[in-house]
Amino acid sequence: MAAFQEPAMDKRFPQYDELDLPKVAEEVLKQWEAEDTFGQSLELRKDAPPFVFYEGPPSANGLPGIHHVMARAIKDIFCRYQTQKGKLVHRKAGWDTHGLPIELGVEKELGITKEDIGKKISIEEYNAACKKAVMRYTDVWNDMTRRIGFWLDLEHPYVTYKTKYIESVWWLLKQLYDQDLLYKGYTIQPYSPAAGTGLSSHELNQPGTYKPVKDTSVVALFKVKRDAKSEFLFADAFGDVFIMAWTTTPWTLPSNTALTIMPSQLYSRVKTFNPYTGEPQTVILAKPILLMGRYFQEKNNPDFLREIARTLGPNEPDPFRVYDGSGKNIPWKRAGEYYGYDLEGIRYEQLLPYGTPEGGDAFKVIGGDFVTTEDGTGVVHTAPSFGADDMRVARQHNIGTLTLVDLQGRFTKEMGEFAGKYVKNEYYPAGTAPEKSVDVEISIKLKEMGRAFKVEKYEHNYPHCWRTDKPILYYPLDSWFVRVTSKKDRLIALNKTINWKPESTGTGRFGNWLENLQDWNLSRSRYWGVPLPIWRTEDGDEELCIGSLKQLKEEIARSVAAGNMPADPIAAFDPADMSDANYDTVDLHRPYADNIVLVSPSGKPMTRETDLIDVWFDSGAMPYAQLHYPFENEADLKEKFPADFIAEGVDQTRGWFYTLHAISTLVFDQVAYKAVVSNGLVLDKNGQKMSKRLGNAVDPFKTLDEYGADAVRWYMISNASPWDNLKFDAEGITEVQRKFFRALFNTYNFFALYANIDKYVPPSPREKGSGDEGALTEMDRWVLSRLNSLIKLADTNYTEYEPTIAARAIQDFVVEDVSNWYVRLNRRRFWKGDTGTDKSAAFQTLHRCLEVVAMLSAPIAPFFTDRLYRDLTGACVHLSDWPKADEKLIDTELEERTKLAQQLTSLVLSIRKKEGHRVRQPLQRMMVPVLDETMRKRLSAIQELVLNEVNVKELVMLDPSESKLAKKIKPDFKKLGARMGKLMKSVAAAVNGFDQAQIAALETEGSLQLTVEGQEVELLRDDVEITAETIPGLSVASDGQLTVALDITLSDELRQEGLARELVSRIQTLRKESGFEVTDRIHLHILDVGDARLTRIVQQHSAYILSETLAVTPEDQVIVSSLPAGSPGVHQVELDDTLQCALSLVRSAN
RNA sequence: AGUCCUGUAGCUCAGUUGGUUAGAGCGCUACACUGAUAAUGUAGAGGUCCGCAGUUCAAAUCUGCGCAGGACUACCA
Repeated sequence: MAAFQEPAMDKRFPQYDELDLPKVAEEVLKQWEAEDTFGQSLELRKDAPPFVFYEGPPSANGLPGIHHVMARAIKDIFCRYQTQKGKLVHRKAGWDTHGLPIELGVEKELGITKEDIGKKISIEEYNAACKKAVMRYTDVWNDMTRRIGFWLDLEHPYVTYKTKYIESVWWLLKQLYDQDLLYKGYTIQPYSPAAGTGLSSHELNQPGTYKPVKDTSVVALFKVKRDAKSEFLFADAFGDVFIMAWTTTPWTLPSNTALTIMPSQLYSRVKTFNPYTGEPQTVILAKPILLMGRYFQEKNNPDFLREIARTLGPNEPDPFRVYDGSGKNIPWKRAGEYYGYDLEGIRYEQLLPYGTPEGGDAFKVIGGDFVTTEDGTGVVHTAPSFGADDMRVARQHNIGTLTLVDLQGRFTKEMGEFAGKYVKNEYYPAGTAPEKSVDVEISIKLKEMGRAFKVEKYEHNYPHCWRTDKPILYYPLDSWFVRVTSKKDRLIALNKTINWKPESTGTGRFGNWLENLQDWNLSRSRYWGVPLPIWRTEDGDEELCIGSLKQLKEEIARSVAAGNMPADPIAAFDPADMSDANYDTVDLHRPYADNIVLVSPSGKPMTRETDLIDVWFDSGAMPYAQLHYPFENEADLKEKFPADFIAEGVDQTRGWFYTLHAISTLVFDQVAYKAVVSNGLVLDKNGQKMSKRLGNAVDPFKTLDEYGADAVRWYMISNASPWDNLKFDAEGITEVQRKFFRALFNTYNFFALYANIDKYVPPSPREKGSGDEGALTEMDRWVLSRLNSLIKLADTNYTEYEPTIAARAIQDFVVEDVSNWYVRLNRRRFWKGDTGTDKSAAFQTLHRCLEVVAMLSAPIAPFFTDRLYRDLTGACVHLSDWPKADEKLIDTELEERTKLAQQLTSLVLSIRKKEGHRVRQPLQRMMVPVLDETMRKRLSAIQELVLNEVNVKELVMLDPSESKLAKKIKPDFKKLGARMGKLMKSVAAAVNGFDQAQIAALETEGSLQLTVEGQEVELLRDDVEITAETIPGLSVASDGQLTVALDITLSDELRQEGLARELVSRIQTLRKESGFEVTDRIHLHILDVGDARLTRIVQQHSAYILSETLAVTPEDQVIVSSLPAGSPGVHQVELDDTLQCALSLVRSAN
């Protein structure tokens, strides 16, 4: 063992004047880049088992915000941790380059609208502009990524618009196609007739699109056809039988093809009159609606009227017979009730027979889960063409559709007198709208036909096109779908194997989403995206899905041969050549893909379906497409799929998390990721969402400049769990800097200061564990025990994706255990005495603590900890192996008794404060009642420590059984409650009322009989807690079961000793003020002012005073009759209120 | 509208399987300590544990119904 040596350099451990985290980050970053530390970390683990991470591609056409710092920090933490744990962690960057946000940005920039595409600007030019725009901010993103310390392979990102990437996407689509999981069908989409384009949900979610509007609503009457199925409704019939259904869009009534009811709901049959024609009729509606009185008021119920009549007089006429047909106070009468499922399958007459439905049955009552009794009649008028729910339920029941509105928003020619009219008045050019909207006209027509029950204005929110400001329609458009619903069970089953953080996102938000799964609408009528690789003949009878460029090239060759195309547009491409240069000769975007015409098996030309695919499919394809699978790297996929871990914002739950899961389940029947962390939002400090509009967005670069990435990351992680929303407050970062980083920094600086002075050399790794274990003190072993417990705790929590718990534990350890306890109580060992084994043990212990803390914190604060670790060991922390907890060093008993010492110390200091005795004044005695043997043992072990810390001479243990301590008794509710049950309250009251004699009796007897509420109960010693409360005549404090008494009488000796300490304290302060180094020796002289107290103090304690202040003055020369006049080393000091003196201190020559 | 998250001191957050004095840090006030410390110690002020109802001997904790903030999905007669 050679702990103290001449080092090669002057100062082995660098010391710093101040903590500048941004500067540290900058310097360390340069070092990483110079040394390619990231590359080294991969090289180091190149043969290690992989830990697979996927980077969710951000869209690089927007600037990064502070929330991206959060998301990227989380990703980085677990990748670094796993690297330290010995795994190989590849992290490939990626960019999401397609989609609407990019198109919108480009349109804004070029000052064009969607309609201009293909007219003012060619698709080719448009897409070129998108391609250029999309990587605009990559530099800014890369810069932020580097600055926050996120290790990511930015040199070789996957980019979704690259031909190789698209080829993999096509391959995946082909896999789906071959499994019959891709189909074309109608879907109801938000559509703006004014703009002539479908709208995405993104567009629909623009602010201000939903506006309150007043529409004409109608309760229409659908006439039931009388047949075997409906016969029961005609028993005792009163006129025709109708089903009532409500709509706020009367223009959809001609396109009605079904009525939807709730199968489990009760429906009532009601006899009444038509309000507009006065004809007798029988109607059907949901029973709760009837009872609500929305359409039928109780006062018009004949049963009720007759009842009143009876009380008034005998010969009142039957109101049902004498109804005047005025439409007011229409009598009605209940005539039976049925469940919804009794009504299912009943047929009715078409309400407005303008058109004939296609593709299935029609005019039938069906069951659906979306029907409520909130609005309307409990029966939903179902027009599959104009409602998503309608379409879905119609499909389930094989109901046909009727679309009597064209793409301009006008009624079609079948619509007779309505043909050519716009269904919404807003669609007419300004000033040309008719007085009566078609909604009103249809209502009037229904009234005249006797098919209306009620017509009124209804105010509700309705979406508007954000560009034209006119109401949108829901309209059926041709779309391609992925049949995810056919694999629903598999999706759900596989999801259950995923480790979601937090769990509720997986079971709740994501689980529910899967339970209510709809087929995935892949189609987008856009320009900048992956084209759908499906070619069709004009009649749609023959189609071909292309799954590779090779296949495409072959088909092109056939087509050229058949004379459909003059030449092969990708002639330069060689399918066997995987070079980028080769792939760069091909562009699969529009319009190039559209220009390719293939030939069908029967020889007909086939053109591409013009749709693009949903950009979410691009990102969900990244596990495969980033490798250009299966065309390259086929073997790699085994190692790089599925991911062990991914992380993104919770807003990706139904976005990227879903598309990854869906594609991997459908194509590979596997999960795409084993664990996923979904982080919450970053809000401003008031809990408001950050937005440019509100001006409360935080600039990530400014924040990093000001505080450094380490503090920002530590703050974000330690403040709240990643999945909780973070209220971002810069004050919090300052606090983290002050508390955690400064404590760590100061502790290191303290270590470096004395380690350099003593030329301490830490043991090499090989020597570790064979060094100075024998010389370790109680406190060394304590802090090492805490340290090893911390290693275990941090390890578990990083493994379980709980970084917040790890960060908080590390922070507590550094601030409380190391800085405020271990270093404070042990500092003398570092600067006092010889360089012996005790000192070496202290250095070794502190060194170990700092080194391990650096390793445990490295995932979260990568820059500062690397600097710290390098300063301590010369190596890079990110290339280090995660420390192993040494169970042998974990001593819970030791941790317990140290806790007792800390409590005792705190109590004594509290008494000192109360009594006005500063800690420098020694006191004679403290007394502690001992509750049991364990406590006695603990006290003996820690008494030195406590006495030192609180400056008391002796600790007396009091045996509670023989002492005259006053006791306090408290029931143990948990134990007693279980036994006593209802008597608990009375028993507690009785116990709290015990006097000292009763307590003593219980203690000696072990049990006590009580009579409570007339019942005999037995109280056991274990049912209560008995504590010593006061010690008569002494100053006392207590905390829980622990009580301390302090003897505060001061003898002359104690007083003198106190003054000696005061003197030392003054001299130390002067040393510091004079700018002396801690190692400087001094000459100390004290002027004899003739006060006997002073001379006695100096005589009695001179050895102590001299050694504490590093004075080299001989003991008998301290007191002098005169000080050198005018010397800069002369000072007046005050020891207490009555004692003053003058002294001089001068730096000694050696 | 549905699903999910959050609601505890002025602020940021802990709070075990329900157990009676609900905690910590920051901030504030006062005092002390300081030869590593813009540190620390002690004390004080500060609470309708979002509300209501229920289960229970006992609810911050469990259940139900609401309220507020947030997220996502949907927008439906």
